[in-house]
Amino acid sequence: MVKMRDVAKLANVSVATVSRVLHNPETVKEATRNKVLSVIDEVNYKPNMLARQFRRNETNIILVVVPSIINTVFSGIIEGIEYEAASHGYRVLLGNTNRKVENEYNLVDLLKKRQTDGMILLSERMDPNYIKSLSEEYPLVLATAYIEGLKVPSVSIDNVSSSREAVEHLISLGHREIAHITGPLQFAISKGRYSGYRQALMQNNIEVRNMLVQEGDFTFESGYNQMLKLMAIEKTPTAIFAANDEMAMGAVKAAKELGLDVPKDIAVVGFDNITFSSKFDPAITTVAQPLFEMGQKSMKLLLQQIQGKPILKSQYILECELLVRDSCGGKIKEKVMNEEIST
Amino acid sequence: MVKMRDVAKLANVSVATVSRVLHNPETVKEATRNKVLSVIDEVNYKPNMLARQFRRNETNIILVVVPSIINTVFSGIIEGIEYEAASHGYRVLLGNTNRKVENEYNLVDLLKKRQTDGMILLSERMDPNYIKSLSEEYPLVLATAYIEGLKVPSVSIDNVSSSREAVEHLISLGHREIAHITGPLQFAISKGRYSGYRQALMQNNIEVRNMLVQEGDFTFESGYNQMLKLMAIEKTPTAIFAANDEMAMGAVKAAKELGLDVPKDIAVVGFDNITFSSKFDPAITTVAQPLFEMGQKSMKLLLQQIQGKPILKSQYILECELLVRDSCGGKIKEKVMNEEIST
DNA sequence: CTGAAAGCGCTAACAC
DNA sequence: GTGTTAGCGCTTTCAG
Repeated sequence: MVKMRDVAKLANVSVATVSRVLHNPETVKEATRNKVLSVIDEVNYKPNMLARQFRRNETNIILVVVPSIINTVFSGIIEGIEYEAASHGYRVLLGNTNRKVENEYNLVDLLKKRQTDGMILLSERMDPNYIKSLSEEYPLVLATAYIEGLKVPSVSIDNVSSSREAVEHLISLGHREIAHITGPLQFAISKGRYSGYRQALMQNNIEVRNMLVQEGDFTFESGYNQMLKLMAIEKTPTAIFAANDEMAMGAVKAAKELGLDVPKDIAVVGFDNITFSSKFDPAITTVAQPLFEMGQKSMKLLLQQIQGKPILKSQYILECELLVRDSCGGKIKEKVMNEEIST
Repeated sequence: MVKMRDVAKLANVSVATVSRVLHNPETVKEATRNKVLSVIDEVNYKPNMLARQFRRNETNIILVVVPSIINTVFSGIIEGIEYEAASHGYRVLLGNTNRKVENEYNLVDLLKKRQTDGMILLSERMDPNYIKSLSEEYPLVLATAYIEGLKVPSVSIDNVSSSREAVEHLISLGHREIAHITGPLQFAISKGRYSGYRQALMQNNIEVRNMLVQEGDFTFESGYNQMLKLMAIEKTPTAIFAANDEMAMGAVKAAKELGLDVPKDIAVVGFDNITFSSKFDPAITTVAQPLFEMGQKSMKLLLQQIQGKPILKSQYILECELLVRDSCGGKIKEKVMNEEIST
């Protein structure tokens, strides 16, 4: 392994000069610099980053804590983080928690042991106060989860208003009996989406019927099961708002098995815009989160902290977009109307 | 930041002893060890990993080079890698290439600069000879791509025989006019799957009609487009073998739009068993790769190299499984038969 | 069983 | 502009 000392010797300069050529080339006379550079090239010198990192006490690595990367919501955000990180010379270390909070606590050790310069949490399982105290000591950004009242730099969406918009769309299509399949209600995002649902109904003077709200767990299967349950009650809903796309798809499957047509007999709306929601049959109407941008923004916020720049605004809420597709009938209605006109 | 020196002082021992307690506790007298441990606990000492890594010239980080993590094939493998890595005290650094070969070459620098202890390639874009030479100098494993004749440790599946099995299943269902939508034919996996298709036909004395082979690019849209093309030719196929699930789903969409029923009018088989193939309507018959195991095995192979253990066998080919679901009609036929019997 | 001490390769303050 | 040099915190050899 050729090291800086060797380069220095061959170029007849000191190691300090070699180091300067690498970091502050303008402070070295051109002739010297060229000489050094040519030697570096000649012997194919690669600086030992471990030594540099040790000396400077920085790794240029950031940790991303994620429940599972197979979920395209998370991998979408990670792509944004990766992109922004790479363009600033940072690398992404993946911390998969498999949805276990103890793994999250373990990963924090990487920060404390200085193995990463900062951390982005795509999960909200740890104690908020602990997160808060961590944030005071280390660069940290919370993505996807906005913890009310917690002054930790975060990037999120507004689950409440986005859901409200989705449900209002269903109402505008004439639906009054709208059911909601929620996520696990211990999570803030599930609560937020549930609140949006309630707000939309109340704003439109529609009674919130308890029977029409069923708790799922974000899986396809739970969507399927809760849908069967919803269609078994006396006064069945004409529309379903599921707290994520997987459950929406599960609900569609159940509807089909019950001989119902989606959207003609029952409208379905999801949340997340995962990759396959547009490819599902029918294509799922859903709320699209700006995943890539969320990742980018999170990384930018983290960089500001790492570089010790003042953070003017620490909480960012990015806008979602309601994508009206076939599963809610919004589009089909338009088509029908157009056809009627043209007839 | 409390450091080893501080612990040593408080425990009235030397730094060497503290270090021993951490790495070879059995070489320290129990009383001394307990004293040191209690001080470590008391002052909440966390070793500076950067210093340790520098000193030992190892990072306990491995690099995974991946074209895009949004694809569940890759994220599935990564989960396996992550799992195995974590259980041996290693961490996974993510190198997203966005399908650009220059990013791959850049990432190799991390290895050369000793920022990672090894590398797993989930991509096959670099020059094989370069990969070979890298492999001679650094711990490296090739996953998903098996480069014929290249003696680089690798974990892969047998694309040829797996495809052959899938197509033979279609033949066993009575199909003779079977089309194939390939992946980009510059990739070894696409070629392999194409070969399997040809072999199955030839083995069964079925003519390989050129018109029935169309090149896609692994996207849903290409599956859709190639399907439309295939159904426009004179003697249309009765079954489609797509080189991956996304294209198979695109083909199903096209078939539906043409008013065809899948599988009654046309059978479709895919490859990969991505998360949504079982949730698609109809559920896609596909070849399941053991993704998690591939990741695990790759990591194990890499560890062997890092630890300098002799590698008895360097090329592993894991077995795939044909999952017969609704899209090929295999299951439905059985159902119908049972009903006929019971009637 | 324990301590002293020599570095690992690089950076940066200081001196010239 | 360039060289000298003192560490960064830890591991490990060698001596006792």
